[in-house]
Amino acid sequence: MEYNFTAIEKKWQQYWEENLTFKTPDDLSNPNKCYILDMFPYPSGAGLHVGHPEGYTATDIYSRYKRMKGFNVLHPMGWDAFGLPAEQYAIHTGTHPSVTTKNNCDTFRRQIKSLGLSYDWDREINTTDPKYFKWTQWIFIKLYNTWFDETLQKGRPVSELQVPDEIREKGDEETGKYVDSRRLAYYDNALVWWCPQCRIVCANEEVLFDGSHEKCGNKVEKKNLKQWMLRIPLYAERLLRGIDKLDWPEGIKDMQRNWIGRSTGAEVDFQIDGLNEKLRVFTTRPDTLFGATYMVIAPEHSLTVAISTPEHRKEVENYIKAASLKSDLDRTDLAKDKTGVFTGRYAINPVNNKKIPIWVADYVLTGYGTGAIMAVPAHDTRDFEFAQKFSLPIDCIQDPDVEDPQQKRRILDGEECWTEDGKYINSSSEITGIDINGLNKEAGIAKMIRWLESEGLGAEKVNYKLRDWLFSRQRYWGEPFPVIHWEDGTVSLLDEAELPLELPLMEKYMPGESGESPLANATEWLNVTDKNGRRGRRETNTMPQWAGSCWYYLRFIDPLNDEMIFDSEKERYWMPVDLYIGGAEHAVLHLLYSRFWHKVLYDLAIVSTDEPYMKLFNQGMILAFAYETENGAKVSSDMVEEREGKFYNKQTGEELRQIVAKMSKTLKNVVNPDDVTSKYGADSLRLYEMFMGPLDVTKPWDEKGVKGVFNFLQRTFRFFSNTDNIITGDEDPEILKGLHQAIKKVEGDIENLRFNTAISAMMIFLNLVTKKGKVTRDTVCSFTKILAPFAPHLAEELWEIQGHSKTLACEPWPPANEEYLREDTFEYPVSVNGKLRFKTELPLDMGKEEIAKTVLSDERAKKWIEGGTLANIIVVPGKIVNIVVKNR
RNA sequence: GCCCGGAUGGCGGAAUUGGUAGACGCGCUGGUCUCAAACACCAGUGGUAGUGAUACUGUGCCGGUUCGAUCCCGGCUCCGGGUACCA
Repeated sequence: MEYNFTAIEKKWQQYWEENLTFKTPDDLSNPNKCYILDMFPYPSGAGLHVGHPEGYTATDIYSRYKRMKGFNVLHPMGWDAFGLPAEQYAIHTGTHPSVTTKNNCDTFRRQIKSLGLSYDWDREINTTDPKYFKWTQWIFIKLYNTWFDETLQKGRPVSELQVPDEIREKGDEETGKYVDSRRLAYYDNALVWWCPQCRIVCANEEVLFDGSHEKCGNKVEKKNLKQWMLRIPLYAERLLRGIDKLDWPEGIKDMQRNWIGRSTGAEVDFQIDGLNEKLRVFTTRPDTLFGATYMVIAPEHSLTVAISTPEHRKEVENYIKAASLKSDLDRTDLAKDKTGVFTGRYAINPVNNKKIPIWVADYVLTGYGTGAIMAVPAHDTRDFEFAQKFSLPIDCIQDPDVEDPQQKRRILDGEECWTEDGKYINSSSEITGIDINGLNKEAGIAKMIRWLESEGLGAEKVNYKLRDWLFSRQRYWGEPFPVIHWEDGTVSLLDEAELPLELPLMEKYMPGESGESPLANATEWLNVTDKNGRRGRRETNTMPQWAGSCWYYLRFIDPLNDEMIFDSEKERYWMPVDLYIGGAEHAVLHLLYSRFWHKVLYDLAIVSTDEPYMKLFNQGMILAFAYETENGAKVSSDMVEEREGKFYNKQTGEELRQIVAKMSKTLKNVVNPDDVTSKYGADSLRLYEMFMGPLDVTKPWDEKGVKGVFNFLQRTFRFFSNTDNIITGDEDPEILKGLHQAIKKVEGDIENLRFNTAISAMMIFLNLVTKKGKVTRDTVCSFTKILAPFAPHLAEELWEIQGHSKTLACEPWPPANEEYLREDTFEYPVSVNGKLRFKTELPLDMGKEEIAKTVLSDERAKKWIEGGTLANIIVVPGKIVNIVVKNR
């Protein structure tokens, strides 16, 4: 019988759909549940590319396997469908983004369904659906109405916030301000990146290092706008500590830790000479206070202008202006010289009362610490560079632990920077009484902090890199904020009953020049009046794309619930997500934001787990071959021809080099899954995606490889669908052994997401049975079952050919029987001085000494010992024998 | 610069982390089938030398630990990814 994959795949996809094979029952009685989730896609106009099915196939194999293992599996799919492309398309064509979005979703759904993925389509969600974003808005209201109790390290309703009496006495306005200052969501002026081309504000994360906008590539500028912000840093400690217990790749955990960026140190106050002001700094090295020879204040610091002396003020102001035009890269590029100007002002170093100059320099950032530093050039490379450039004193206060006397001399003379440990020198003062001379770094830090605290000059302090999350966009195609700004200056949020607040229909989607979103033009929608005639205006910002993806895994649990965000009982049953697979590009932002929301919901007792995703796995990127000339010029793939394993430019005949690159339109090396499916079938596509290599590495797509797995499936079908090959009676022991080896290998590999080697194990088994020629029906059925998660259409067909009338999707996974795997003998590799010389088969229960005796009496061993002395023989039972011969 | 990965045949990759390097697949070579080609099937395939058994060599480079190193340690080179002076 020929392998007609088109007919087979169509038939079974239809069967699964009609029989609701993969509908997840709301049966919460099965104690074994498994929630297997893909990062849901943004449905772009380009359709699916071969990178998508990589993760989807992996989770599908895992899901099908877990079902066969008796688990109640939740495996849903949906669309993260808000986003800029649909909006920009709307600007150009007037087509409403919902139309574009619907079309794109339809394409994605069709393409995904054609791969035979076992999603429960009844749970499909779409972030742009008002029934969905009603609850995104609902969560925003929760965030707004929550404050963070530092003592309990827990988010609590603002109704439980104790307003201090002295503030309450000042009246409602001050009380309101106090409460607002504690809410997790707040509305404030923020200096944000503005893209004049897109007319939108970009998050810091969206601005590329060269100061251009990630989406359009144009230069961005800074602009002050009213923005919604979320106080994620309050959860920094919880987010950091939570990482430890997660089963995530260590690299991703590191990235999250680095992003949160916890550092411990001290805040120290420096009195400003001649002014009744103090300059507070954060330092991780309070022990080096004696080496502080100057201070640096950030250009944006509120005191910068104020402390500058009249003769320096002009210069400082010019410097501030210049710094504000720089992108972060310009300020931080290591290749560039450090810049800065003197403020004319001095501060008093609290450890010795010495006067040190205060400079303003843009290598100090406002967003981190206090926006000012004490500079210790002898022991900090950045300060060292700056001090050298501006000839500021460099006082070494640590005797370096170095051997080289010349280097030691240079360091002590302040000609070289020393950032490692060493014993303190020149670190005492009779005036203030502090002395840390002779201590090392750890003891020095501890003693200095104790002293600062006792003198009231500073305190131990933990600092985080993590910043407030800018949570609004000047866009149309996003979730509207359920917020009204009233003419009296107050802000109110909609009642839950008024949700969802839908987007108004519009004719033009152009944003306003001033930085307002297109919603500012939707006058009817925009203006509201309350029952007392007070007029107000709706919030025109919309939420960022992160909003919908922050909590979608929760909605899959109960996607059609109109009464509640989800049913709590179902949430307790399904959460947390057991396996989450997606691209590493979301390693930090999506996963961190999502964890943040989840923790808030946990604190409010809306969810039952403290973390959303237990096990995370990142699939690697799929690249494609591309071609370049000898000097590196890229050549579009349709211009290339292959002759005898070499590549040539069709037109010029020039020989080209094959390289591996990201798929891109310009290189014309994008692979469309539809083309692969029509040529080889969905099962082949699935199998190849998994066979290419380990799931987590980047790897190049090679159509020849698809052919390889196609051949395997074709041979599988031909052999097992041929009834002449099926016999009755006892199975050949060798086949039985091969089968159970395969079962064991495939099972272990699926559990560890090592699909490439699982497939190779099945190939080995097929090679064995085709050589043998005949198998029993039991063997066919067992093999069909282990193949099923990988090539489900083919497996269903073979299952039916064996006379079954129902799907194998819920058949039990065949157990690997160790009895068939047991070996009595082992072919010992015998090496001499570590080099393999020959092999000899010996019983596995033979003792070490007997093995040694037998091996040494072997003629081949004698040959290698001859002419030398036998020094030792190492026997590792079941592994290897090594003969050590000397003087040979 | 810093952090995290990685480097294994002509190619994608195996080796259940100290114990037979190169599983499986692609490609290539030879053969069977065919008028012929494609498909399919069978055999071979790291390199060098040899008809051959076999020997030497071989996991980016240099060194070390070990009976034994792709795996551990020290020092480099190159390639990916992340990050941007975080005090």
